[in-house]
Amino acid sequence: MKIRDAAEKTDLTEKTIRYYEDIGLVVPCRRSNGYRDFSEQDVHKLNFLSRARKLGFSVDDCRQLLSLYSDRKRASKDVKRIAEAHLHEIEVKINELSKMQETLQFLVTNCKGNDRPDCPIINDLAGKL
Amino acid sequence: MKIRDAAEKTDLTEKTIRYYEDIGLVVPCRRSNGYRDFSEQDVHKLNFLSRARKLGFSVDDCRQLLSLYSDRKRASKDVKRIAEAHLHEIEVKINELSKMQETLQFLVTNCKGNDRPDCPIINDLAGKL
DNA sequence: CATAAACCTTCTAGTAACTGTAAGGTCAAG
DNA sequence: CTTGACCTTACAGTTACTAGAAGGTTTATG
Repeated sequence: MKIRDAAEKTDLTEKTIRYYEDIGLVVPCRRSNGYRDFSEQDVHKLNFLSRARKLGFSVDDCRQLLSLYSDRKRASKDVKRIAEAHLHEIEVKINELSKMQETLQFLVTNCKGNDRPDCPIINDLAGKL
Repeated sequence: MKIRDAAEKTDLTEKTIRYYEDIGLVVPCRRSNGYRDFSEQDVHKLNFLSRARKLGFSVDDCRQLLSLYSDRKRASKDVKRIAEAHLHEIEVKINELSKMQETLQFLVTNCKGNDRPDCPIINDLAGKL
C-alpha cells in the first residue's frame, strides 16, 4: 500500500508517516521504484500510534507502548505504569491551566474593554495592585 | 544592574533574559566592558513578561501586551481582546485534556496492572474492542 | 505516443520558547 | 597573580512535526 492510502487509513499525514519512519517507529519496505510499501501490519502500528498520540502520549511513550503492543509476553503493569504517568502529567497540566483560567477570567471580567487606557489586566501584569 | 540581579528580581533565568533581548523584547544598555546594564524600566518590563508568561500568554502575545503596557494612550479593549483570545485557547486545551483524562482514567482503572499480557489500554490503542 | 496531472522521493529549514554546553573575556578577593 | 565568580557569544538540541523546493515515476488524457 502506498503512503497516501496508509495516511488515509490511519488519520495521519504523509509527512507524519515519513517522520515516524525517520525516527524508526514504523519502517515499511520499499518497492523497486523506491516507493514505500506499507503492509497491513505497518498500518496497524500506524493506527496504534495515531490513537496513542490522540490520547496525548509523547512520541517516546508511543515507542514504548508500540514495543509492548508487539510483545506477546508483555506485563500489563508495564503498560499501566506508562499510562498512569501520562495521566498524572495531564492532571498537572489541567491544574496549571485552570489556575491561569481563573486568574484571567477574573481580570477579563473586570476589564471594561473600552477606549480608555486603565486596565486591570495590564495592572496585574505590571504588578500594580 | 547586571543580568544575575535582573534574573533574581524577575524570576526569569539569565538565559531567558538573553533570549528576550535576542528577539527584541527588552534590550538593555551595555557597559563599556560589554556587560548588560538593566535599568529599573527594563526590570519592570521583564517582570511584566514574567507574569504574562506565567499566565500562559505566548511570547508573541507578550510582545503586544508589552507594547500596550508602554502605551499611555492604549485602549483597554485591545488588551481585553488579547486576553479573551488566550482565555479561549485555555478553555480549548482544558477540554482536550479533560477528554484524554476521561478516556485514560477509564482504561487505567480497567487494567489489572499485573504480569499478564492482556491489557485494555493496549487493546484500545490497537482499536480492538 | 507525448505530455500533463498526480503521485512519489529526499533534503533543508522553520516552528515555540527556551536550555545546554563550549570557549573565552572581566573583575574582585586573597 | 591567580583563583573563582561572573559575564560574553555562538552553536546545537529539545518536541513533533510542517512547509517548501527540486526532482523522479506513474497514470490518465488528447
